[in-house]
Amino acid sequence: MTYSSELLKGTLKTIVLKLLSDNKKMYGYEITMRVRELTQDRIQITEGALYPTLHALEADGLVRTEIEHIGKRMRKYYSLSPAGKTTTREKVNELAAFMQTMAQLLDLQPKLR
Amino acid sequence: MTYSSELLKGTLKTIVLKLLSDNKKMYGYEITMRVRELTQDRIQITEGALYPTLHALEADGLVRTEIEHIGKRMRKYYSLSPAGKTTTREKVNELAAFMQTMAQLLDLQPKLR
DNA sequence: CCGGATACATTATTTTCTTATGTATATTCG
DNA sequence: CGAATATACATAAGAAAATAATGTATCCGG
Repeated sequence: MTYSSELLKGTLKTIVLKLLSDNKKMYGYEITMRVRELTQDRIQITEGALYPTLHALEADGLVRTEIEHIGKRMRKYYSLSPAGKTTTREKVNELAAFMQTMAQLLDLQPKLR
Repeated sequence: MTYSSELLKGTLKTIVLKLLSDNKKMYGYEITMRVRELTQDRIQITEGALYPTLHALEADGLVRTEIEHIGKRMRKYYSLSPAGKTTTREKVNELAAFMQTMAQLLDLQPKLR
């Protein structure tokens, strides 16, 4: 990562959920590429972090999967369950509030509006 | 913590350094109290996290210590070394940039100005 | 036909916390 | 005045969540 990567800890689930809420369905590789794109390569999600996270979200019932076959290669699409939609809103709000608090603590005069 | 605490991961060192840069010298207990105060109890640093962090900062040469005796009780004051001051600026800037990127990614229309 | 991209996945290790515990002194309040 | 709370340091076991490395396999462009 461009950022000393420990900052990303704890935010990955929220990022994934948010992307899914904006895109109906996405597959793992697509998510890593989209994040790089959206952050101008500043945040790069590694596969070792992403796949376990996706599996955990599925185990928690927050996402559903469907497998698609593109030629001989497979793609596992993830989409939000109803519970996942609720959780996404909560997580995004929580992260926004946290960032606001951090910005204030670090004297960064934030305005999330 | 009020926030699901995994969000705090990776930010503790930066918080401590920033406080020391604003206050010349502080001791551990004081830091925990100050953070609670500044964040209206929303961020609560535990001693189990703080003391190892302070020791690590010292081992890295970023802070200096001096012990003071208040009656029979001791206080270990921490203050930034020259290297610590540089690192503080870097870490705070990095965290600010990270938050900006996150806000953008999560569609929060930030303005850190 | 070969290297880079696409696409899934797991494992060992590391980092960074939490929770629990320990020790001790000082203060407040009924 | 004594008990609870606050002050003040510290460490240790365990958990969480990444990283880095590795593995397998297909697809595509030059």
